[in-house]
Amino acid sequence: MQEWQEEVLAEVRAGSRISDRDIVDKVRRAVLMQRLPPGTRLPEVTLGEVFGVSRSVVRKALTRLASEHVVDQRPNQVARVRAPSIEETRETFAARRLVEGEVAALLAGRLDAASHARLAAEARGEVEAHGRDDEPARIEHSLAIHHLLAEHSPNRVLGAMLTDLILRTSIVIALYKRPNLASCFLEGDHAALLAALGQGDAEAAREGIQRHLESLEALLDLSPREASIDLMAILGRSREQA
Amino acid sequence: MQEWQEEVLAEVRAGSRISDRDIVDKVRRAVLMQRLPPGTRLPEVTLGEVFGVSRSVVRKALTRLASEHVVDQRPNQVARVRAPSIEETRETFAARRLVEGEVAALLAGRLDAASHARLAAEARGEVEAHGRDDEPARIEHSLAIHHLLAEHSPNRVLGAMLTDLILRTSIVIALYKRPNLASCFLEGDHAALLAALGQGDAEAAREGIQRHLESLEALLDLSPREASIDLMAILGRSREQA
DNA sequence: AACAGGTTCATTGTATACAGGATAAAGGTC
DNA sequence: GACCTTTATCCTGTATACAATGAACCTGTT
Repeated sequence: MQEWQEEVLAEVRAGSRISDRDIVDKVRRAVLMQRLPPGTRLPEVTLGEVFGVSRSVVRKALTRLASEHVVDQRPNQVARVRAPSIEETRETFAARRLVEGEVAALLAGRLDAASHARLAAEARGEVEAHGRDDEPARIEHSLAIHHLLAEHSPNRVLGAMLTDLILRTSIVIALYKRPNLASCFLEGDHAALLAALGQGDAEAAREGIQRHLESLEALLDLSPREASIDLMAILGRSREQA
Repeated sequence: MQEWQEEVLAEVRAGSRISDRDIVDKVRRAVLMQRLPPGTRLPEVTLGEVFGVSRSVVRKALTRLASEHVVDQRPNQVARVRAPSIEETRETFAARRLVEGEVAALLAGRLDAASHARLAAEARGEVEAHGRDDEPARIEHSLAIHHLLAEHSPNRVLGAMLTDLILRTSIVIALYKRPNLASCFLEGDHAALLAALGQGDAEAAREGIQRHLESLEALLDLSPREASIDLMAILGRSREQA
C-alpha cells in the first residue's frame, strides 16, 4: 500500500480532475498489472487521500468495481481485491469461450475493411512485441484485439458481456500464470482467427477463438492448491502486512 | 409517482429496516410489474422519502440498479427507468438463447431428484395458473423455473449472467407484449424441457430452450415504431406528468 | 503459556450541508 | 405569436460529521 500510492499520486498531480470513473480505471488497471495483488485492502479513506477526493466518490468507484468483479465488497468490511478461485477461473474461461465464440461467428464476413486493417495491425504489433521480448506491450496488443471484437460485436449485449469476461480472464491469467512462463503468446492463433473472419467462415472463427482460449487456459497452473488458499481465506491473516 | 408511493410506504411500515438491497428489490419488482413504466423519473430525494432513508442509501441502490440495466443513470440528470430499444430487445433475446441454452445443456442429466421435482412442481403450477387465467401467478411460476436453472447452473459464472438476462428479457416482454395478448404461455415447452433434462439429452435441452425463447420473442410486437420512440427520447417531454 | 473477557482503534453506514449543473418558467424582443 | 434570454427551482455531485460495527490488542485469570 505504500509504493503504489506514490505512483498514483504522481499520475493524479498530472491530471487535474478526478472522478469516480478515473478511480475505477486506475484501480482496474493496477489490478490487471498485478500492482494490487489479490486480497489487498482498499480502505475508503486511504483511497480518498490517494486520489484527493472524499469517501463519497471512492464509495461509488468501489461499488462499480464490485459489480465488475474486480473487488470484493462485503458489509461492514474493507473492500479487497478479489481472488477468483481455480474453479471460478475455469468457469470464466468456459463462459468466455461460449460468448466470444459466438461474437466471432457473428462477426465473420461482416467486418469493414478499416476494422479488419486495425485488427491486422494489432496482430502484427503483437508478434513484433513478442520478438522484442516486450511482454507488457504484447499483452496490450493482444487485449486490443479482443476488445475490438467486443466493440464491433453486432450484438451489443453480447459485446458488453464479452468486455466483462475479457477483464476477468485477464485478471486470472495474471494470477495463475505459471511463474516459469515468460509469455502467454500463442503463435499464429490471432492471425488464423483474422483469416477466418475475413473469409466469412463463421464456424472456423468460432472454433478458432475457442481453441485459442483453451490453449490459453492450458498455459495456466490450475492444479488444486492443497486447500492452502481455502485455509487462507478462512483463517487468513499474514498476507496484508507485506 | 403518486399511487405507488403509497403502496411502497405501506410495505415499508410493515418491514422495519430498510437497506439499499431492499430498495433495489422493490424498484426492480415494480419495474417488472410495470408499476414503474419506462422513462419514469426517480429523483433521489423522493425515493429517500418514500423508503424513509437518506440520499446516500438511495444513491447506492440506484447505482446497483443501473449496473443491472434497470435504470438509466446519467451525470447530472435524474435517474429514469430504462426503456430498452427494439434492437436491444432482439439482442438480449439472442444473448439469452446462447447462455440459457448452454446452461440447459450443461444441466442435462445432472439434476438431482429434489431439484427436478421442484422444477416439475413449478411447471405444474404454471399450467394450473394458466387454467385459472391468473397471469401474474403464471409469470411467477415461469420465472421460478428459469431462475432455478440459473441457480443450479454447474457454471456459476454463466448462471449469474443468465440471472441478469432473465431480468432484462422479463422487462422487455412486459414492455413489448402485444396488448391483445392475454398471456405469454407456451403450452408444453417447459414440460418438454424438463423431459430432455431428465433424460440427460444435452442437445435436446439446448434446442428446447432456444425454441422456447424464439417463440417467446415471436409473441412480442417488435415492429419499428415509426421513429416515434426515437423522437420521444430526443425531444422528449410529455411523459412524466401523467 | 493459553484463554476469556473487555477495551481501543480502524473502518464502514448513514445523514446532512453546501455547491454546481440542468430543467422549466417567466419576461423581453423581433 | 414565435423565439431567445434570463431567472428561479429542482436535482445531483461532493464533502463532512456522527453513529455503529468489526477487528486488533491488551489484561487478568487459570
